[in-house]
Amino acid sequence: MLSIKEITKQTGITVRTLRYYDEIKLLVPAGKTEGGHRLYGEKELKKLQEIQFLKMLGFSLKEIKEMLSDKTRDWQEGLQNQLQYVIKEKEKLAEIEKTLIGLMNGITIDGDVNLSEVQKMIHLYQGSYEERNAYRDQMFCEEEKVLLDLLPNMNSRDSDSLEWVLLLGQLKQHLDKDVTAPQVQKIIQRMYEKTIETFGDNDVFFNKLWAVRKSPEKSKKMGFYPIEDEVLDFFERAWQVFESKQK
Amino acid sequence: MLSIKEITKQTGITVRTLRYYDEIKLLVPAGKTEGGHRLYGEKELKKLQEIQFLKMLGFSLKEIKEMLSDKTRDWQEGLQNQLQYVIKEKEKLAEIEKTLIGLMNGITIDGDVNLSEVQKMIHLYQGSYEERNAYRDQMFCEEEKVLLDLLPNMNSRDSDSLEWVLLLGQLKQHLDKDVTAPQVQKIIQRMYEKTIETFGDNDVFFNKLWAVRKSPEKSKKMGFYPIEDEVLDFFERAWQVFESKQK
DNA sequence: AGTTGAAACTTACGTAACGTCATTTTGTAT
DNA sequence: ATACAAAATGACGTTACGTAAGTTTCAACT
Repeated sequence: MLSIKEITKQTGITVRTLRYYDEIKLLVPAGKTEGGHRLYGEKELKKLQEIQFLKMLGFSLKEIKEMLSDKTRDWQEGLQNQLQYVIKEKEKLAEIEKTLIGLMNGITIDGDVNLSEVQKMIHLYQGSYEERNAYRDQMFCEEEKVLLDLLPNMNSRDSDSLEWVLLLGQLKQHLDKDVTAPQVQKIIQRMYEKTIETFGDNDVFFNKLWAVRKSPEKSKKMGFYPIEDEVLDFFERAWQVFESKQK
Repeated sequence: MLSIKEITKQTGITVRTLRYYDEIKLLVPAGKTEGGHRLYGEKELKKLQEIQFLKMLGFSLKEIKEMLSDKTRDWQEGLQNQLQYVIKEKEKLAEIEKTLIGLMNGITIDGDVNLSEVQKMIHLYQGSYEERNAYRDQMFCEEEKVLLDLLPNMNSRDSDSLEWVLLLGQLKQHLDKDVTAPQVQKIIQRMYEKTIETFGDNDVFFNKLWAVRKSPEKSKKMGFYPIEDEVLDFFERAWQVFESKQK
């Protein structure tokens, strides 16, 4: 029989954690001394290491408890779910990363964070929240439905759209400059990369999207945030410059 | 002045959350009715959206509070830190993802999870935890020191090493089969990919590493988990088959 | 056997960011 | 004045432990 100290030495797990596992009955000691000190056997040590392993994979203690108690359980399913979760989290983090980088670029270019502009965009972008759900699922022509299906993430407020908002906000900063200015083109380039990521090489959908956006009523109907004509025109001109330079 | 309901409609933030923000003084309403109902102004709405934005980037409420209160604060630093954090988390998740995929492959190949073997490896791999720290920082020849510096993640128990353990565990399952068996070669391929990731194209370090591992005393001295000669030999033979097929 | 210091024990609060009741007040329309 | 929605407060629940505070047990030494 191994004392609790022995276990901590061999696993690096703290005493508190072991007591906690005992408390939630995840890992109950094999026995106790008459004084109440916990005693663990080899079997418990093994189980503890299984717990450690599963924890590293990101499972919760509750899940681990179920997995280890129910021997007939379908592991495949649990692993599959966990994998899906991990992949999603990774993507979210990737978007956040890009947004952060974008923000930092914005700072270094402009010398200022300019949260107010950015969040004004977000405000517009989020729309009235209730109106949006009211419009959804009704009154769309087929073509628009296709667009909506292809772009589920463009009109929900997730971290992916965040960068679009940010980029447009940054673009808005440079309306007074020339569309060929390096700061402007840098932003456009990022936008270009992002469309590639989203739509792949072909830009059919992208063009359609912008066509819809340019029609104010449709834009509103589809739940997109309105973009001022100024910005739209500026963007188009800058985009054309960028495209011509690509060739 | 806007009622709390108005705010939830425009932002999608729940009443409870607004009350919580009031409680922790992150966002205090502009005023109250005589009856105690919260009233918000445009300024508060704006701040709330800033909070939302920062939250999407993964900042904690405490951090956001500081960022928004201290206008002179150096945002660059906070963003930089957050970026570092996000990148690390992403890497961790990537490792977990690979391990999960490895596990699932193991299942589909063997039809069994075989946690016992895996965790036996982990047990060995983790060693006695204290012994490890005792040996570290003393009694290494220069060459070994270089190796240790290049492989900080190989002898600490992080999720990266997890897959190595896993792969070796899987390999051990197939000791009875031929080294050219597709299951074996599949494992070897994953190992190959992983060495590329870790060491780049050149395999000098990798060979040295295995040289060290093949010497039992050195292996123990450097804190690596011991690998049975059986497994080592099997691995080497399988590796050679794989390499020859590459050309 | 008695003492003592280390180790283990229990109890309980703290963490982050709210969700979810339960209960009571306030606002507003009729 | 009354009814009903909406807002208020209070308190507990959630995760996986960390961190005291105060008490008891263990093992060794005299």
